[in-house]
Amino acid sequence: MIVRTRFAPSPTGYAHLGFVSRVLINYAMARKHGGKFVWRNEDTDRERFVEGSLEFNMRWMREFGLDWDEGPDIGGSYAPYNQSERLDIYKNAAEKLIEKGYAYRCFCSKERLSEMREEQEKKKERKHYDGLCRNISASEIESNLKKSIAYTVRVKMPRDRKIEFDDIITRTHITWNSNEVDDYILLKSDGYPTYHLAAVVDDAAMEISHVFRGSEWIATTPVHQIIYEGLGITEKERPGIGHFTVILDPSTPGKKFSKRSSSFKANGLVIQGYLKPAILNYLMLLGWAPKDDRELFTLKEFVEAFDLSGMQKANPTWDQNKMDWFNGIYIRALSPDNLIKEFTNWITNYLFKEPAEDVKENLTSADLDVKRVNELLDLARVIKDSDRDALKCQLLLTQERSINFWHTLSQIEFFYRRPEKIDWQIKQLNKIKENLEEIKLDLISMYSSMDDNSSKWMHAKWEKDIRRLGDKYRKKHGDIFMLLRVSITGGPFSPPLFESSQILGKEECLIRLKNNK
RNA sequence: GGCCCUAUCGUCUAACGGUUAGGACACAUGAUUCUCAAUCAUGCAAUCCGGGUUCGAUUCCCGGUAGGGUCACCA
Repeated sequence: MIVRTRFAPSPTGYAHLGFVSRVLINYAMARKHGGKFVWRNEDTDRERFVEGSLEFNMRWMREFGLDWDEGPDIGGSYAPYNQSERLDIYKNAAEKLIEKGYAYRCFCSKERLSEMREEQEKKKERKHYDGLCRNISASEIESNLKKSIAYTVRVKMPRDRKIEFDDIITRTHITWNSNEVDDYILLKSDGYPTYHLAAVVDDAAMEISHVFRGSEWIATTPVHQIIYEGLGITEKERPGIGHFTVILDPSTPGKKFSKRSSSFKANGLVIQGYLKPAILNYLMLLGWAPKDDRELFTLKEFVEAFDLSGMQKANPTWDQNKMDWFNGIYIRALSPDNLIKEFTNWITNYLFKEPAEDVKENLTSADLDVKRVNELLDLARVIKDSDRDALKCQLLLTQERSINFWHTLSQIEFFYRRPEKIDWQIKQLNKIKENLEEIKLDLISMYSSMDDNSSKWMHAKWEKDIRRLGDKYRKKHGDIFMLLRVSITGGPFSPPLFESSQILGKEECLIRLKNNK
């Protein structure tokens, strides 16, 4: 069997990470078996169409390295891949279903339908179509058509039948009593198909072998089975069907991410400076598990290791800690050249090219207000055109202490901006509070005596001099380092001081030591 | 509410009926260290509840509970 999987989103919104993870599985399944991965554009809802969403979604899947073999943008032998261009196909299928008694025309008005639902609601009955048009006579249909009364086509769910299918993701056998399944609309009165008709027809026409889709489709799978049957597609010819779990938002336990959750948008974490392979890696393990304890996978390795039996059945909760951990691993694994490449690429291609709204929403947080975010964005602008060699040294110093590049940015800020408004009351300086100024003078004279060319400084000598100062004041050596740190970097946390001083240079270090009294 | 699905440390998960229930993140402690990290070591921590089946149940069955999905001329 040739494996053909598909991803079939509607252009009604922007891709989020759940979307990425679903594409990932479809992609892996096709690639693993040397098959084809198809992108089908389900643009049958004209009212909800969101301009630009298809382009955004496609662009971001490619950003993540998830490419497809056939699709609306690149064509393929099963074209067209926009459902709006396949209307005749669906109409013919609907006719065929009517002929064979698997569907019928429904002339009920929207008003009648909503009244009926209200009534059912009142009586606390199950909400469903009452089947009024199921058995209207041929002559009545004829006259309705003549009067051009608008109609929809509904599936004629059989009575008293057991309908079943095997879910290849959750590995469960699911059965329904057909009496409990509604006569869903297949063709809308505007001539456009609903998902149920269009997806079934296209999956068959495009020879899709495996359908992986969201769990929201489980309930309508019996409808799809009946459509297959009506279209004369045998069980053997139908694709395997599996349903995904949904990723839950830890801030609202048990609930999925809302569309408004900006960091969940496909570009969100990238804007924050997470590496795409790290995001993918975390996504892989959120919903799928390997046979062993392995956790690190490149996309290629994932494809190789992928196996349907590792798919999870319960909804996973997003864990930002683990995401951060993965990203740290990937940042630390970067070679010096790749580190600077990734970092500058982040600034130029994401920080300043993604929609300003997305950038703002993703970077502001509880402890970063808009003003502060703008300061850092200004810094990024400066760094973009600054000296590459210096930047490389700075990044190497922060590499093993960075969660993401946005974090890196604030860590290297002191290289570009003299600290202002230093808080000398912090607890890290408690033990040398009284001698602060004296020690600072000694540090100034120490730095003054060092070579004008900071690349000639010797680490051992520098460190020995500082320790000597500690002895002189009978303070812990670490306290002297801390004072130097606060003076030069503006805060109690920083990259290693010797290297930082070297990058800043003698003159700048002295200015900082003399300032900030 | 009807129908359907799911249920192992706080989180992600492993354990073809037999394990001291394993790993990872997080957390805690220690080592290292000029801070923060990184790294290494150690520790804390779970089979939703109740019945069966079985010599033996995390695993199979039934019931309960909890969570999720769905009940549109949306996908």
